[in-house]
Amino acid sequence: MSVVSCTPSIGRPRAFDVDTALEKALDVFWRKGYDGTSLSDLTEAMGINKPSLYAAFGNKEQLFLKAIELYESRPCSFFLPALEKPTAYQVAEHMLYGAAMNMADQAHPQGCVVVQGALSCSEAAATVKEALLNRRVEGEQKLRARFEQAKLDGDLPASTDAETLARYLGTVLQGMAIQANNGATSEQLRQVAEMTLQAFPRAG
Amino acid sequence: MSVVSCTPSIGRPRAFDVDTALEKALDVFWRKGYDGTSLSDLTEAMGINKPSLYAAFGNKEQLFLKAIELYESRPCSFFLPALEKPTAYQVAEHMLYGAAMNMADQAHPQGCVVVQGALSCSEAAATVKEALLNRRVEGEQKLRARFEQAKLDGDLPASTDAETLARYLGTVLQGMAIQANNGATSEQLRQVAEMTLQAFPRAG
DNA sequence: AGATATCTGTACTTAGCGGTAAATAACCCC
DNA sequence: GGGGTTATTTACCGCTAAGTACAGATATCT
Repeated sequence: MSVVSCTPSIGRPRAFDVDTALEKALDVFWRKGYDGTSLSDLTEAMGINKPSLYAAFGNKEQLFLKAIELYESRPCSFFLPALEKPTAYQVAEHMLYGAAMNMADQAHPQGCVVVQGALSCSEAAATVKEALLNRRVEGEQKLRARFEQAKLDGDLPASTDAETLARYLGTVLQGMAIQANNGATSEQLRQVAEMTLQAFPRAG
Repeated sequence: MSVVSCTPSIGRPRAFDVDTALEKALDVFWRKGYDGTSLSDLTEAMGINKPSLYAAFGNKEQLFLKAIELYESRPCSFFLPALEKPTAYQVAEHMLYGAAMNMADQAHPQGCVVVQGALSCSEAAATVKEALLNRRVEGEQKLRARFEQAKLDGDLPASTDAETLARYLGTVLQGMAIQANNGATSEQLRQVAEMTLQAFPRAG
């Protein structure tokens, strides 16, 4: 299923692939942030003209939001798959090592576009800033719910504060995004992940 | 000592206080980031006109860099004072609790301007992005040096990897900046700090 | 007081921004 | 092949961006 609308069969066909163009847009937003990205940056990277961009994606804001959707649904995404692991510890483990691998991967910009796409921004970017903020908070809520379940499953002590544990993990993951921006390698991030797991409550 | 140049005695005197204006500029940059801040935002907040801004601070870029200098030299800054604590554990403790207190403080924008001022940005902001990146990396190097010293002092096990420990602490601190942006309270950040310290090697 | 030096306010420049109108080109269906 | 529909191209819109020229205002120095 494509993230964007499907092409109709009548009329002149698109000369570009919508999903490929969206990938390019994501790459630019990821590197430059919402405010730092101009429409010229986008059209150049996407290989299309402005009217094509507007016809296919609405406007800059909607293009950004669609790029974020794509980002989160990509096969190399690690967050949701990690939630499926059988124990809380393994969830944390896979999430941290996945982040270490992914965020410093040279195949794409470093860090996490959900963190750095519109952290501090103009009023014009208020909508996308809030959208990203919601995604971050929702991610932590999912983590928390997963840890609550783990308490019921017995693979976390009943005394565990699931909310704080989720926030701690979220903090480290978001910090790793900054570290990747700082130029940290996957191996260096892996060591941070290892250390983080030392503060993680084991099955009890 | 003022962060900016001193006023000459001859000629018409300035009608505004340079340091107060710089505080206002810092506040705007902190909330909106470098790319998200316009000169109109700045002059409005600072209560001066553009020619006065340019005469006093050079240009937008130099104004930003001076605002960062001010940010780091402010009395409520917690990083450097924490480095002076007698043991590695106390250094980490003061830094984490200081960050928890400071980053969610409602008296100023949330988070840390060194983290969020120009994380992802346009090419026009490349200089300030690099300046902030250098500050983050230098901060971690100072932490690392402090932990190396702690190993000599015997308050960290000789087997400790000071570099990784510094990076772990830096990761959590930077993550806390994002958390503060997410709306986390000082109390919530304090709990994260507490948890972080559990992974911290005790005197051995 | 006059000369000199600096600051202030208004008005301006140039360039780029996000977004769009209108003409043309390429496709499907009949 | 013609009509209907959609995409592409080019050129443009109004607006705001960062930065500045210049004239007038206000201080010190002699």
